[in-house]
Amino acid sequence: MPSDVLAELISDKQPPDAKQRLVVAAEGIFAEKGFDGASIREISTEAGVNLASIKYYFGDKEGLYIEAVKFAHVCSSEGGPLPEFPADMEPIDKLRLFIRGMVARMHGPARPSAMKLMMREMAHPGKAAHVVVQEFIQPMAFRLRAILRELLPGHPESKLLMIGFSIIGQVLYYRQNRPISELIFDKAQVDELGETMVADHIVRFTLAALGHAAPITAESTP
Amino acid sequence: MPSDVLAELISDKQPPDAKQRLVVAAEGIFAEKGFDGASIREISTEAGVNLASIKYYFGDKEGLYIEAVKFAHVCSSEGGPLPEFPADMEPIDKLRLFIRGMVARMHGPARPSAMKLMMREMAHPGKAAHVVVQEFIQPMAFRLRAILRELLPGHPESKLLMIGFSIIGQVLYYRQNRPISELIFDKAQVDELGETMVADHIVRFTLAALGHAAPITAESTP
DNA sequence: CATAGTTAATCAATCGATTGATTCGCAGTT
DNA sequence: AACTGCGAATCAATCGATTGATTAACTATG
Repeated sequence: MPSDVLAELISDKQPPDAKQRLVVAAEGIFAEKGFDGASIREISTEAGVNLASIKYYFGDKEGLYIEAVKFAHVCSSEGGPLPEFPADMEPIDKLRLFIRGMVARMHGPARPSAMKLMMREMAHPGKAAHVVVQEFIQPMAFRLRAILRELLPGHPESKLLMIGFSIIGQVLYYRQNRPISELIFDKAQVDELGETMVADHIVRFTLAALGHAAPITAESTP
Repeated sequence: MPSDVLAELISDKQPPDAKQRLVVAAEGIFAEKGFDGASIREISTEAGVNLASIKYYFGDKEGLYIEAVKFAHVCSSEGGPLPEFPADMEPIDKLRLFIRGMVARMHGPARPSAMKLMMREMAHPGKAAHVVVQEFIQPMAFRLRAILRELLPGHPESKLLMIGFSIIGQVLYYRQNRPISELIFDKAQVDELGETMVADHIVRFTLAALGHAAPITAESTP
């Protein structure tokens, strides 16, 4: 249902209504330049809409920004919510699927700028941070914690929390710090780390740390 | 010797020269609001210096920004460079010390805003990114890779790269995403994760993944 | 005097925000 | 069908404020 609406939003044929065109343009420009760096003039120009329309539809720049973040959230949630696991699935398999799904969602969204904007809001939380957290991050985090509780019964909550951070930290690194990594090492060397390779590595690394897979040793890799 | 200079810079007794006061003020404000969000008026006011001094000393806003980033680098490198390990030390111990040192450097700098500014530049690389990378990140990364090469002989470079990213990703998470974590979970619950607890966890998690420590299980923790 | 440093004042440009007028489509009335 | 009234939507134009940058006059030190 949202998919055709989104397809229409993302497509560049001009005349969906001006409000939606503004949101799409704002999402792209805010993602690229940040809230302060972007100007509502530039946004309205790219949207092919008069400047005053921003006040008309969103009140002010901040209102537009919040709508852009919400749109980014919807965009990056395309392909449905997190998959539901059958209750009888082994927790180890749930964790495996969870990590793979999270990596896929981070690296292959239909709209790259959507994830950019959300990452920007996470790095420097503003007035739209609660939207990203409540509707995007929080469900993931709680689900991960549930899996870890199931996988590691008897662990104190603080331990589960840190293990979860270790997993999310690995996943986020490739999204947040890839440009820096390319400055440190060879760009080619970093770029050859494909999505599946990264996902497989994180799964392996994590499961080994939790004692549910053989540790990573020299002989263990193809 | 940089320490007394720094102490003088950080102290709030007014009259070190105007140039240094500008750098200090700029570092703090840029760290808080970003390049676009900060105004040179606000900076010069906080420094107690005339607005035109910025042009006089740094040419323009960007010149001041770059100097502020360099200053942040010097600040966060206080306490000397990365410790040199004795050549005969076990690689496993080197890795342990490396992680501990990196966590300590991330979380307990003399000047919190210094690390903030560097993280900002890493998240959205600008014209000062190469300074942060070359003088701060790159040495760490190469040293970590050397340790991993020693610890895991025979591994392909791509594997070592990803293992390094898994380690750095964990360390960076607590620095980059703590405010978000506090939004997701209880703030108190997150805040009780002290620096040493985090460092110990990352060491344990990593060594277990690499097969050099017992995996994390329910019975294994105090 | 000469140089280095500092100051207040002001530049043009751009920012976000707002105005009042105008156009469009569609209901209801005659 | 023709006219009317109304709200939604869009437009050009401009508001005051703030931005980064720059000038010229001033002071102080050597």
